Amino acid sequence: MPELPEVEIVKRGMAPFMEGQVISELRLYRPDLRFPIPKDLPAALAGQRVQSLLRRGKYIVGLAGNGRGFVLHLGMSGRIRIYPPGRAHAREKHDHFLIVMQDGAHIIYNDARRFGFLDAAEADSWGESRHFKGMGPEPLGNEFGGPVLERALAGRKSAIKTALLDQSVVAGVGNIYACEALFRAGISPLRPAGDIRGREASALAAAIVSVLREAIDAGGSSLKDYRHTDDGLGYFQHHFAVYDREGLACPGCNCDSARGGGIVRAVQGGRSTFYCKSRQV
DNA sequence: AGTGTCGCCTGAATGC
DNA sequence: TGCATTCAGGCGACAC
Repeated sequence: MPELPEVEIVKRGMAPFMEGQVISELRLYRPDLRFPIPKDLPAALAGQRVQSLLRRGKYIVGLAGNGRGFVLHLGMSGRIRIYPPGRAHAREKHDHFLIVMQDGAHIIYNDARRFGFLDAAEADSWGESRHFKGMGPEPLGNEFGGPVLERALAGRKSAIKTALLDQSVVAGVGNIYACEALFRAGISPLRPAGDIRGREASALAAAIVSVLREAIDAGGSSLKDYRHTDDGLGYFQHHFAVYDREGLACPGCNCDSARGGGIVRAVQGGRSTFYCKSRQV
């Protein structure tokens, strides 16, 4: 389930093969993923040099020299495989499109659940497109911090955990890192979002930044090896303090799971939340 | 505008 | 063993 760190790692893995390189062909194996893929996208990208590859929230954006570009979202199960020039490979189950670079590199999108999507972008206005209009601040950007987060949460009555999943509050945070950041900040996921102010907003903003940065660092260390495997980019081993650790001991305090403490699971908005009742208040 | 619910989709895990 | 059910979840459509 790629969130900001996983998407960042995927983008970093793709960049050396795409940035400054020319796309020979975008080959679609099916006309749609979650949404239809624009019919003119292959023609718009063919023969174009990729000027830049960037990430915004959980999206990857590629911009070409002719002013056109693409937007890629990995959904829940989207993966990218990259084959350097000259390396043979076979099409695999759930491969949905292939980008052939002029130098012979192949970049393949695989997505069992097809919750991901590929869309067209305009280089000079992609930020105003429907995917990005209304998207909240980049948590790893310079402007992000306690005051920005507090403003985004002001007046919201929904639980802070649910609010963090709202991409208009902060971009790129998903279920895993929302849980981890709240744990790190010592804030209960059940608290009303609008109540998180001042010192707590600053602590939460700092926790979001640190948990995302550490995850990127952990993934970055695995990047150097990906060319030697057939594993998709972006799914790396990372240690979580609370996520998917129901019933296990809390790593932040000595609450005893044998006496009803430890990590508990709740459901908010239909999604699992993991937290420590002792440490997160 | 904020909030809550549903559906998309398949594989893994679980239940009988 | 095998078949059926449940669960996972980002996002957009939709209702209120």
